[in-house]
Amino acid sequence: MIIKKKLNLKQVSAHLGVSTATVSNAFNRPDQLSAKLRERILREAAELGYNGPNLAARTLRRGESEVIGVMLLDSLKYSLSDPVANQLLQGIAEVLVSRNKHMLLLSGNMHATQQRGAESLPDGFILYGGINRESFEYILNTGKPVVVVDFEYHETASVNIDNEKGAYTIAKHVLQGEDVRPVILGIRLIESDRVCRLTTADLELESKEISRSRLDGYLKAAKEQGCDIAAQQVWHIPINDSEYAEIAAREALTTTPRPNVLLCMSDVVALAALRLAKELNLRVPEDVQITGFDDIPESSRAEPPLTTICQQSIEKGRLAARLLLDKAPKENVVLETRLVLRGTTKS
Amino acid sequence: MIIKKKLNLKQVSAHLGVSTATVSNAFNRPDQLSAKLRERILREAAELGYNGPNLAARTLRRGESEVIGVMLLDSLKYSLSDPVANQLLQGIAEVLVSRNKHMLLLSGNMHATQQRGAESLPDGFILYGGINRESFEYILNTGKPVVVVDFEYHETASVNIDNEKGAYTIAKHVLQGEDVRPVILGIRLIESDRVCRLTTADLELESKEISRSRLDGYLKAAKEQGCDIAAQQVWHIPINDSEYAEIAAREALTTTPRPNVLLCMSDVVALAALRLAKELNLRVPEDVQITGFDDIPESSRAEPPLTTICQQSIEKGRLAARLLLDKAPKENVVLETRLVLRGTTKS
DNA sequence: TTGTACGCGTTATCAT
DNA sequence: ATGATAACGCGTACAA
Repeated sequence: MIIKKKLNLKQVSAHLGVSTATVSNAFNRPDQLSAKLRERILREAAELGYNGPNLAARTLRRGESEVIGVMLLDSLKYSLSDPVANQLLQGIAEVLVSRNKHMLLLSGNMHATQQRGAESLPDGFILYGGINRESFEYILNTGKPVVVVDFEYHETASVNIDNEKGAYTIAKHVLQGEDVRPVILGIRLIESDRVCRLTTADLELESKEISRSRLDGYLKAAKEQGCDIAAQQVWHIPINDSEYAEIAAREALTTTPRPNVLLCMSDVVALAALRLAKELNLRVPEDVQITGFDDIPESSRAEPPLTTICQQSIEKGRLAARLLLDKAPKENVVLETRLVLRGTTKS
Repeated sequence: MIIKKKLNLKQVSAHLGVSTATVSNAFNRPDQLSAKLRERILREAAELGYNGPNLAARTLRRGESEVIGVMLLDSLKYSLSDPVANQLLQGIAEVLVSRNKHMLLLSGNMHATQQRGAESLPDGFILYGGINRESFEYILNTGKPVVVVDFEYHETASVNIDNEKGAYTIAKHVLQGEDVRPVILGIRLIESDRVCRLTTADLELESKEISRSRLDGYLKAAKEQGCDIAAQQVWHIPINDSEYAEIAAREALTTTPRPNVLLCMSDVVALAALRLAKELNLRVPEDVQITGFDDIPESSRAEPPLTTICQQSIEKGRLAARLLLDKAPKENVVLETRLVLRGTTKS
């Protein structure tokens, strides 16, 4: 006989002829009753169709939900599709699951009023990227543990990489040769939502955005190699997406004189540029060298495989989750990046 | 002045000199009080650092959490990395966000005892793939609305594609020519966790798994074209992953006589096979034709781009979410697939 | 080892 | 239009 209406702990205890406390203990505190009784309770509860304590009630009572909130920049849909965010999520998921935590996805571009208080449930948060100010303060205001990723904030733990150094390293390497004519394909450098080149004034803007750090790294290396890059040689791409990247790459590769080095701020952009270069019958790396940033899985499978900076995105996720669960008060971790030389550069 | 300890609705009402009911109404039922008072309450609450009703308490009281649980086959980490699952999630996320729902990720390979009752929170579930029996019944037992994807279950709504038809269509197309020597690179056809060929006995097994449906489609088309495929020409790959796929592709492409058609059960497998074929200096499609299944984004970017069956994974996700939210009682949707001819087949 | 009873923060009903 | 109050289902101190 199947009872349709969900039952609760109290009803179960009544059925079994024990108290609610005993049933609760059977689920939460094995040491508080005999193993035999515990087993009987669990078994009979299952037979009755009771799945264990209700999470909302338990959370309310204990003040802990075993749920971790992960808030992503932009829309959830976009973040899911972005290879870097995706790898980060993989790392987070791996650790959370191993610790029996659940993962609540929150989108960072919702207005606070729409959040409907979902931030009150999780025991802690991982915030990825430049969450909008409003949501960010919302979360901080909960007073719960927070770890931010790819973002500096002095009051919480964080996981970052040294973007400037990574960009500097790869640019320094590829700009070694004689007669290099580099351009930069950058992401989110200014507020515009269309592909365009920067102006000199744009270059002056101060910002802690990661794309700005990468830009600084490129420019510094270029200066050191004696081939300054003007604002006109820097493209702005509004989002890290193949289609936008292709537009920028096309503009860059069809200007005269044609650049022979493309410094791309992400692998997604670099791979789009690579495809376009081939479409234009340019040889890579002979006619044009291309560098990426991130080292996403697809990069090693391209033809030729992409020279890039490896940032260990999965590891970043793992680390962020561990920092959060181990409540490292406010540790600021900076992961190493690594130059990965493959086929899109001459050396 | 910042108050550290989180406050609750009652404290806020005390601060403001109104009742708890009024504050609650300010958040949930605008029509129950004057606009002026409501505005004052919301503003002052925010100033006090109150973020709105606690989700656990609200859920307990209302019996609704605004959270939707998404349970994925296998480990969460793996599912996130799989392009098809990933696209499905994108579609789900898009719809859920647009309806102000939150998304709780659950992994399908946890033992029920580890679930810690997380299934009691969501208002409904989307189940993807062949969830393990135990978790599946656990979820059904909650009595909450469920939509299953890529999986048939007569008591719930479902979203599926016709796998057999898709496989049949693409096989029929590619096996037209003279002198075709096909092999099948299949996924999860038997229980083994290593790459191997099937035996005749394996072919007999009945199963509702999607890979079995695809196999049936291939075999039917082959038979019709007069080129039967023996069990020895069918490879089993334990998981949909490049590395395993490469092993199978290598075995297949180094047998004599060399097959000239590779029917791959997923694009991930097909793309791995394509890379390997090129590594072996085989021309695609002249020496060997390759077909995929799924149509993941990377497939159109490969060289040559992959001929495959498009199943609209994102749309599947959207549909599943809508079915769930609109509480379509037990609608069983079958989405159309489409043959996408590109460069890895001769026509 | 087991049971009693209170409170976690909220919302809905009913009364004012 | 606003306020008082009783649940929602559970966990735990404390008593037995």
